[in-house]
Amino acid sequence: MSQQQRGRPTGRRTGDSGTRDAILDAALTLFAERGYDAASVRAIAESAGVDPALIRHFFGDKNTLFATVVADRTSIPARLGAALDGDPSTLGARVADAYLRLWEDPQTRPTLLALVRSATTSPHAADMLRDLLAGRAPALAPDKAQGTALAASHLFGIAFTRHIIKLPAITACDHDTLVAAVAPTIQHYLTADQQTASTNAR
Amino acid sequence: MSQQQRGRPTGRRTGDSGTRDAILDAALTLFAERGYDAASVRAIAESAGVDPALIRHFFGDKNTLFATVVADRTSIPARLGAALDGDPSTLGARVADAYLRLWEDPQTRPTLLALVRSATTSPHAADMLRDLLAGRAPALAPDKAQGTALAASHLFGIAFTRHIIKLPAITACDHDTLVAAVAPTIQHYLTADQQTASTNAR
DNA sequence: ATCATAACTCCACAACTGGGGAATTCCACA
DNA sequence: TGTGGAATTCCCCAGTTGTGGAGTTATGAT
Repeated sequence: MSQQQRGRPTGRRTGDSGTRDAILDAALTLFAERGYDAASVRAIAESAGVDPALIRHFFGDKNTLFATVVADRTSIPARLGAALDGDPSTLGARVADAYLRLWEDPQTRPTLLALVRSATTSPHAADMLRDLLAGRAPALAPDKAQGTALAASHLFGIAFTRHIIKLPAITACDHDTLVAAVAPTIQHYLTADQQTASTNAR
Repeated sequence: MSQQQRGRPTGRRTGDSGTRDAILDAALTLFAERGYDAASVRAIAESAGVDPALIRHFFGDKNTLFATVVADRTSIPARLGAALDGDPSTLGARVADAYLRLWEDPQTRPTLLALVRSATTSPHAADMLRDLLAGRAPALAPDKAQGTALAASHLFGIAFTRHIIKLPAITACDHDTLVAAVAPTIQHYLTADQQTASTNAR
């Protein structure tokens, strides 16, 4: 019925209007739920209680909106990096715990979901995910790049079957059980000396 | 310029017109490349050199087109199941090889890609993927459901980072290297006796 | 008091989406 | 020789998409 009030709303100072953040929040949620393509600019705007054109006003582009969302709401590399420091003999457990915990944390899970959902169709998002997965680790141990990648693949696969495919046997157990079940393997991949198949001497 | 010829083309008997298969081929490719939503009926039709309405004529629905594609092109469970039989001491290598080979085979890879790309956004596709991943295995060894699921997650993760994310360290090595690197872990997951964390005695 | 600028809304557009209707042409069988 | 059905086309529709333009109101600095 009644038209929305037009023009700049009263009582908001230049920088602090919460709308920009509201948009980022809504975008994060919708990207997570539907992936990049299916999350429409209009739906994000509506969910943020805002005119679609505002998104263009603030971010210009759907792409840069997505990039901003991922960049702004991501403490992820930091948390992963932190797990790498410490006693090498418990490295596997720490990394597995840190990584899988990111997927349990209601604050970081949407970002990861958004990234994964989008990475499957948008090469741009795939790049971001790759950087995130590769992260600091290879730089720290360039000779163990393959082991690191195997560990990352394993953890990623578990997150995927747990939170996207929802494999019953994986969703059944709780976080700690999962970490404990996987930690030895991760430890092995991260610390084994050889680069190829000669590591069978378990 | 000239309009396409209308009506039934000459020289084709009732059942054998190859167009239906052409549509299925094109659909498989596009679903694999773009996922369910992004692969438009029109694009599939064009890629098959066919009017979009023909798709409706043959399959009625985009959904049943997808279902038909996946159902028709799936020797996958059979091939996976076969790997389970044989010498238990080389089970891990056989399963890893069989599974990862499915992703290298140009005949089966598109199906898997289509399934995975679509599963991230469409719950329906996620169901199909789950059934495929769970497969026969848990029925064979109900007490090792978790280990089986961990193995599946690991292999799935590797396929994902290799063929979708394209992690350099994973795409760098060839199929056999990968299988060899992963087989011991798979073997362990598939044959370990315990269901939880007490398996650390490597 | 003036004025650029930031925050915001409405409208429009061109493209594309999945789906359906109707026409046309041919084949197979009675 | 009819006639029914299969294969194929074109046209249409209502909806949604990302984006751009133009207008409106308040803020903050001058």
